[in-house]
Amino acid sequence: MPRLTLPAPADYLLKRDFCSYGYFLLFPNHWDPRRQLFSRVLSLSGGPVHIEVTQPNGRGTPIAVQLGRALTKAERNEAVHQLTRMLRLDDTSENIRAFHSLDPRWKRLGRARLMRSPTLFEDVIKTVTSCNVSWPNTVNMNRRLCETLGDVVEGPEGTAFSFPSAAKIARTRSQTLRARCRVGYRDARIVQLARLFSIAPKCGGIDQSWLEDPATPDEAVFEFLIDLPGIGPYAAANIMQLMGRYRRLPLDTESVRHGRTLLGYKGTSAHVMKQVHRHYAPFGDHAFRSYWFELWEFYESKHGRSWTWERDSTGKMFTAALLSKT
DNA sequence: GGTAGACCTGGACGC
DNA sequence: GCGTCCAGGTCTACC
Repeated sequence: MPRLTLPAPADYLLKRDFCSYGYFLLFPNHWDPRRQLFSRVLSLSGGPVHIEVTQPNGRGTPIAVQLGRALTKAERNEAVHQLTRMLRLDDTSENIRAFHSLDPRWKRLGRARLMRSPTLFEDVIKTVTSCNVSWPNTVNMNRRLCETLGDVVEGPEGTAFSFPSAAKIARTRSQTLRARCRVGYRDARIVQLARLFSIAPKCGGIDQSWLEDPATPDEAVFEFLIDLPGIGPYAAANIMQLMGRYRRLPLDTESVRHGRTLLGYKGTSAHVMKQVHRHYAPFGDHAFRSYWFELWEFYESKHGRSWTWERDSTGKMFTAALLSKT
């Protein structure tokens, strides 16, 4: 079986750093808690490939990737690029030290990295499918998007699907998305986003290199994102944290619950949100990481360490009704 | 600039 | 098992 090996930073721990953000539970990602193995289908220029990712020798040792088929040199580079993005292997130790010096609570556990998708497009669509719905519904939308529009691959444990490409969704009728993927009123917005991602910047498409360039100011990125269909202030801030821009907080009803129950703030939702913003402002460029790891610790206090969670049974763990029972 | 209401799905609840 | 209510962020119309 073809393999790929990725060097890991000295502090990298796959189970902790991969199971660090809710998207690790969304299709086509699959974390196997028993084998401590992450698998999914990656979309490469030569077609889809099923991968299995482990860190056999633990913290700081290389990441082993089992490939479902042989890759060309160009495809290997693409796979490395996508996995590096996804696992945040490129988050520098200076950056992580800066976070830990601002918020030392997470130094002992080594928490700093937040997993994300192999592409910005997948992160954007996952964010849209997480707005204005309960978590189990988000899980279903992503599963149906993959099963309906993704490329099919035979993996070691049966049929697996890729996340659909922007080009594929751009060619799909919005009614199909609504009827078969159950995305509701998000249908046309998802198709519009896919079109913007699948055409060249000079033809009116999204200039991803400008958007992901660290030199582009936060404010410019935010203004650009909230002009996109289906993207409001919450979604834009969430996409920004997925891009590694942690200063702006994506606050939602879950943040209000956190502000009330754990931080002790009182008053209207709008008032609590303002207090939460103020609470994390001292963490500056790392505000979201401080906020998120507090939330994550709360979830783990209820359900055990995230790397023990099963994708197919965690949906109901994150309903508002259950989370409000502190 | 601020606010009300529609959008759509699925879970919770009452019967 | 069925019907009703409600949660959730974005968008538009309106003031």
